[in-house]
Amino acid sequence: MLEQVPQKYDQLSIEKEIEEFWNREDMIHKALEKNKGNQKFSFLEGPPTANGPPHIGHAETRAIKDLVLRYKSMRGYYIFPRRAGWDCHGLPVEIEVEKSLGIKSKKEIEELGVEKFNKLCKESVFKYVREWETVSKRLGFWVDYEHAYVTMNDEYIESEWWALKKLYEKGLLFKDFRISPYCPRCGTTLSAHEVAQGYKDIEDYSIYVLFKLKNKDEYFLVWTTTPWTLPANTFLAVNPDFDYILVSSEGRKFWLLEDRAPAILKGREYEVIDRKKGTELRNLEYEQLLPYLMVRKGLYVVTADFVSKEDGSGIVHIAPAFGADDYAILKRENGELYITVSEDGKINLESPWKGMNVNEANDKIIEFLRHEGKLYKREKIVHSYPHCWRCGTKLIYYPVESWYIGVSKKKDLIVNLNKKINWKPEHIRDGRFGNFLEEGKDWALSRNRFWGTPLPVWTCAKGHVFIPGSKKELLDRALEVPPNFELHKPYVDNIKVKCDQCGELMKREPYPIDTWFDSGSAFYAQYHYPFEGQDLFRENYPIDFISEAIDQTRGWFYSLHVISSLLFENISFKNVVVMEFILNSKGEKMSKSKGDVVDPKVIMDQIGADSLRLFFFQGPPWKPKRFSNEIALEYSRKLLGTIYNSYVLISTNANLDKWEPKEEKIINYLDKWMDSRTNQALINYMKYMDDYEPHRGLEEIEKLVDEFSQWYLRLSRDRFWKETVDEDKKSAYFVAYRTLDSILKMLAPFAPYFSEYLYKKLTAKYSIHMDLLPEPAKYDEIIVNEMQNVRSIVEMSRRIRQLNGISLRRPVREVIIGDRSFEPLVTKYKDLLLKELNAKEVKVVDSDNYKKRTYKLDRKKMGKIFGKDLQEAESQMSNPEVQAELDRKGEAIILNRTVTKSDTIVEEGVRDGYISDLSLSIPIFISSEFDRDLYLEGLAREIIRRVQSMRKDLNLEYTDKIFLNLEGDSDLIEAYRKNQHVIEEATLSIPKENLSGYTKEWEIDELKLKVTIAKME
RNA sequence: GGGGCCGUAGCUUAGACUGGUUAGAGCACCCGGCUGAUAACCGGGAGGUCGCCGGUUCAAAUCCGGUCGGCCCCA
Repeated sequence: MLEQVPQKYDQLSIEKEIEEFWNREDMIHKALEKNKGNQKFSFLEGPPTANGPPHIGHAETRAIKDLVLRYKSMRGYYIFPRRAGWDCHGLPVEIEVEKSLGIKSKKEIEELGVEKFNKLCKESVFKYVREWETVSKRLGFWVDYEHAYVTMNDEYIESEWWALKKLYEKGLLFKDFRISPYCPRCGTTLSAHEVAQGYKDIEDYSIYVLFKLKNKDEYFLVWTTTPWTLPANTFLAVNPDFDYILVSSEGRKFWLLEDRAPAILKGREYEVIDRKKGTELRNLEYEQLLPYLMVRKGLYVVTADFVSKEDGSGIVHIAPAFGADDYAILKRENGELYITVSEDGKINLESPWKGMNVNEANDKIIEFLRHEGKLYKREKIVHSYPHCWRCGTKLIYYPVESWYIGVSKKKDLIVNLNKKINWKPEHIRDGRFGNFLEEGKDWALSRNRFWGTPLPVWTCAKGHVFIPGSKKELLDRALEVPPNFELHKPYVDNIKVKCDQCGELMKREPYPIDTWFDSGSAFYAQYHYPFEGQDLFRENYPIDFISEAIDQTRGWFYSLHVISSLLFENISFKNVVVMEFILNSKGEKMSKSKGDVVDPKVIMDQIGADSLRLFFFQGPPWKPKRFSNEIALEYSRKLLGTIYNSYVLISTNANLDKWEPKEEKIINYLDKWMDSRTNQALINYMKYMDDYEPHRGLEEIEKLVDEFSQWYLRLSRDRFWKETVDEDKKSAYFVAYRTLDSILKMLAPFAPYFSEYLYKKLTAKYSIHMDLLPEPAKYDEIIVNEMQNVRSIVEMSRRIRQLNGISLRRPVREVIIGDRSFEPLVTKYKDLLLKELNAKEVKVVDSDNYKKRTYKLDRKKMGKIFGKDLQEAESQMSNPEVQAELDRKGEAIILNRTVTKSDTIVEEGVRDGYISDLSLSIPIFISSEFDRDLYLEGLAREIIRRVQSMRKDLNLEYTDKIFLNLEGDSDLIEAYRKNQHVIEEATLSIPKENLSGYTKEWEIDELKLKVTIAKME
């Protein structure tokens, strides 16, 4: 028996039933154990920070990860590792805690005490973990939650320390300045994210000043919006490729970018007296603008590509301490860094401005320059400038010490290794990711915060460095170990070490490190490698599959790749699926402020987890998708509802016949076709799934379901109705059963609840997720193509009938297939075709007999030959004489060229007495002349349909018999008499005069018909 | 400011790498048909300046340049 299901498909109650079943059976554990010992497929979870509830984007990445893992699992792979992971450190966590404490600054945290603060961070990390797990499990994301890796554990951190020491030994970990956005009031640097929050349009002075060349009566015209940096000027930069001119204007001679001259010198008289490429200005020395700083190396012109034509004068003032580009030039020129502003934002250089804050100094310096006659021009500009998001102070760029990972030194390795990764979509590899790698920027690792993996670097006053590569290495050298010691601030800070070179006391560099280093270490640190798990690491490196959203390009994907490249000189992941974002129904990003953020938990309660999953899997994962419940439901209801209905049909009939699932001999051509078609779909499906193109895999399922339901089952219905259970019927049951089995297994990774539910009903087996996909058998390609053609012929014929107003109910005398190659097909499928076409005869005849021909130039071919004359040639072609000549002789002369049939495209017309559609790929001709008998037979079918519809009105059982009386036009009465037997059989009726009962009047092709029926008691 | 992706019917989208005869689906709408699986299905209709401008070409949704708009990453 096939277990009966309710007539009505209800996804939510299905999911409820299955969820209980999975929980009861602890199915996640069973899934983790499945295929153990088989070939492995390894997975790495990009650890989320669980300090807020998951949103729909998280649901999407988890759905796609689960999809791939379930699929691989159904192919027999042992999925390992398959663990959850949690990212624990970092600013987001700190900010959550700050919020809960109602504090805002580092100072307040220090007052509270770092030990207490970090303890609160640690507790807050898992605040939402339970909710994450609930939502993930509800979605069907099956990974090991119990053994999740956690980036704040000492073991995990110790692995990172090992890695950092390795990097140091390779010369890839070093200290340098970083020019970073800095709030002088709060005394803190800001992250990019914080900076982005604080952009405001403000009005500033921008000034043009004159730098005098050494030993020459010429000047450089230089533009800046930050006059306070001018005392620290060290270089001037020009673009080597641009043209610069020396102009004489109002008694002074100065250099500027030629392209900017019209804008800057507008309204002034000037004369160009010299012109040079930027590169020719290189190394020219100039006099210091504000002579207060002792510059040992500098005060000459350098070249730089970043100098643009957009604004300014094309000659850029370089103050290395206060700009990232500026600092890069200093490094290149091997200059010295002078910091003319102290950390509180006040000028500390011995000068008239000492002690002023930078804003105040701006005005005073402008004033000073004007006085000195060095100010050429001053104007107001409005520009977008970053401010501190906490206190609103204008940010400055300021040098802070930072530890770096030397990415630039290994750029080539990193870039080349990237080529080995299979990116989905491919363009990320060379585009967004590849371009970023090409920049080869060193990775600023240290952070001026509290809650993070501590940088394992101890230094002494003489600059010697000690880097412990393990906890033990540190504790062995520690002069004293604080109680409750763990690898976090403040405990590590309190450990003092004696320098083994000079004996001085060493102190830890106080920084925690970038959390991206934590998550990017997951591929080795999750095993506590190399202290433990050496085999685990070796066996599962590189990881087979990861997937995250596109924002991780410069985040997790980057940190994994860099760390792996530098430590092991290999890739850390082989395949990566990069997801785009989910947008709201209007195509906008969902945001809290708009209030349109959707909660995946709520959605799943409304439409079901499978519906949500199926929504994600429509179309490539790497395209943004607009979400609404309606869009999601529309799709899932169509696909799942059709499968469900199919099951209802099969199970109802099979149970009536007491058929038990077992292998039967496949004897019917329809069954053979369905079986082959299934295998074909299975092969395509696996190809796409293996290629990480799940949306194409899903399309294969859709197509198969459609053919199964709308063709196979529809045509097989008659076979199911038959009273006897013969070989043919068994064959049908078996194939229907097996096809459904395959469909459900293909569907299982996409819609795990639904497929589990129907699979259990269908097969009475334990769980679809414990089973494997069927190995596709070789399929009969011929039969698949044949049936495709049969379907095409049937569909095309319907179209022809429709276009010519001939209802399918009217039988036609004959259908002609005008292509000899269909001869075997028509012979083989004649019965099916006659029935579906409602024709008395179907024949294959050379279509020549039914065609008229029109020749048109083959543009693809002849366009090259006629060129501009193509249009003229085409108009000559339309001449009937030319047409006749081509038809007769096979060639004609057009514009002095011989055009043969092979140069043309032939269009065909239809012979009288037949109808066709010239545009169809198969030539089909349907006779359009009807004799009396055909006409009456058609009317008889019209009558049957009316009677059936009336039976339905009366809610009759389909075995109920009726009396029938017809009155009306003579044609109809004649049609009834001539086809009485057929009508009676179809409608289970017996004629009766003067019948009283249910009466309805109809009009059939302008003929009137009055039908009366009454149930026979 | 730099980089990436995208823009095709009211909506969701295929096609673009490799230019070619009528730009293909699904939903919704209208007309017709089929039907004891039926909130299903089949056929047809209406609906498209393929974001816009320019270039290459006999021919551009497709290639090239520019531009506008959306989204994202970075500065």
